[in-house]
Formats: sequence, C-alpha cells, structure tokens
Amino acid sequence: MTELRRRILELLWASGRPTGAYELIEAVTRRDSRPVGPPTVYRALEFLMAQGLVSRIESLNAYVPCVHPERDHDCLFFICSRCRTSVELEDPRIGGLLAEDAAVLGFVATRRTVEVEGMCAQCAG
Amino acid sequence: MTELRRRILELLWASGRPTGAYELIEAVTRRDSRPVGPPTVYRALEFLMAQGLVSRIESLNAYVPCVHPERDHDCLFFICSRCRTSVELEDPRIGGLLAEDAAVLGFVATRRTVEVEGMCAQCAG
DNA sequence: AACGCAATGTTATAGTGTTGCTTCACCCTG
DNA sequence: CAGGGTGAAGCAACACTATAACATTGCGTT
Repeated sequence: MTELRRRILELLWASGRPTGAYELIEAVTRRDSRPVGPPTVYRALEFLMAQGLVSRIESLNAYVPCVHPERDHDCLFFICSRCRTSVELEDPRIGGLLAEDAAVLGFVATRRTVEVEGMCAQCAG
Repeated sequence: MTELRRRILELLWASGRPTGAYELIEAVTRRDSRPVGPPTVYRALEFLMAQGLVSRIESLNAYVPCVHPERDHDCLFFICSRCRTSVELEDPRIGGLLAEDAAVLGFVATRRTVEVEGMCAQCAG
C-alpha cells in the first residue's frame, strides 16, 4: 500500500458515492497540487480492486470502496439514480443460486456483477 | 420497427455474441454501403432495449438480442471470457431475492444487472 | 557504485457514448 | 394538393472512459 493508493482509497471513502476515475484524477491532482495522469489512477484502482478494497460498478463506470474487504466479496449493489449513492449488501443466497445455475450450464464462474438500479428509501420518500 | 432497427437486431442475432456499438456501426455501414453515425445506432439500440428485444451487458459495453422478449426480462448473463459468447438465463428466484433485499432497504428497484463472468462448458473442457 | 524491481510519470491514442441541430419521409388535416 | 406536424435518421462535433507504449524515479540489494 503506497501513498497514492492510500490517497485514492481515502478519496473514495470521503466521496460517499460511486466515483468516476476522472473525478479521482481531478481530486488527486487538486489535493496534491500535482498533475496525475489516467494510467496512474487506473493502476491504483486495479490494485485496490485486486485487494478487494474497491469494487467497480459496471453500470456507472464508477468505483466504490468495499465495505467488507476481509471476506471474498459477493457484493451486491443498490444504486439510487436520484441521489447517486449506492449501498452494498451481502447476500450469500444469491451467490448460491448463481453457483447453482452456473453448475447446470457447466460454467466456471470467476466474477459476479449484481447491480440494482432504482430509488433509495430516502429519495423514494 | 423500422428498416434500420430491424437490421441492427438481425446483425445482433447473426453475430452470436455480445457486440459493441461500434462494431454494429461498421457492420451496418458495410452491409448497406452507406455511412451510419454513432447516434443513429445508439438510438436504435435504445429503442430495441426499451422494447425488451435487446439487452446491454454492462461489463462488456456490448449488446445482445434478448431471448424472451415477451416476458419482463429478469435476464441473467453468463459470459465466457475465452470465447466471448454469452448465455442468457432466466431464474426468477434471483429476482425474488433481490426484491426481498430491496424491500429490507426500502429501495424501489427499476432495473437489474446480473452478470457472471468465467468460462463456458465448451471452453472449460 | 551498479543493478533489479516495482511504482509512478508522460504522451498519445483507442474505445464508448452524447449533444445539438438539420434533414427527410410520412401521415394527417384542411 | 398545400401546409404543417411528427418521429426517425443524418451529421458534425465533442465528452467521457480506458489503455498502450515507453521513460523515469526511488529504494533495496549486492
């Protein structure tokens, strides 16, 4: 864990919502008062994802800090299209069903993406 | 359903695997011998998705024809990272669990993305 | 000091998607 | 048939997201 990687992880936590790579580039550049290029940030994100510290939300092209880095993450995201926040949940039953379906197909799974878009309780009022 | 939209749907079926928007642009341009711009294709895809005839695979930025346009699609994709094909499955139990989790959060869901990446039976041998 | 290695910097470019506006074809109505 | 309305498609430019290829830095080891 290097300075840059830690900084990016902090920025993700501070943001409080899924954050795009270019937003992070801007934020690091601003905060450290030095220009940072896309590859630098993408590499840091790749590292953080490999460690399970960060997840990518495919449907937003954005990144979020992972709530439970310790466990192998079966994460499941609920994304509010109004306030742009996301909530991460763990529901092992879903992983179970997906594994079952995969087995029927003879499919060997390596990665799962489960994202639900809608309105959070706050925004739905 | 217009000529262009039908053509794009045909191309998706003919392709047999998730296909990027720019691949479709090329394919239409080649097949019809006239240049087609990105907005034209993206609009057609948007229409086809609204009809449930096409789904977008978020983790690939690619599009596939939907297997069962009639039903409200709870689709679930198994994507082979070796041969680049995808299989669409319907498993209402997953929708059920997601609905249950959403209810706990007070979340009102509008769209679901469930994608599993790995190796298909053929490729896993 | 010289080397090796991992991380980061730099520049350019590829890939994906959107905005804003124009033009076309068709249908409807008067 | 003229005029006008509508939805689709054409077009140019641009915004956003991501990667390739190569150079540099910094640090630990020999």
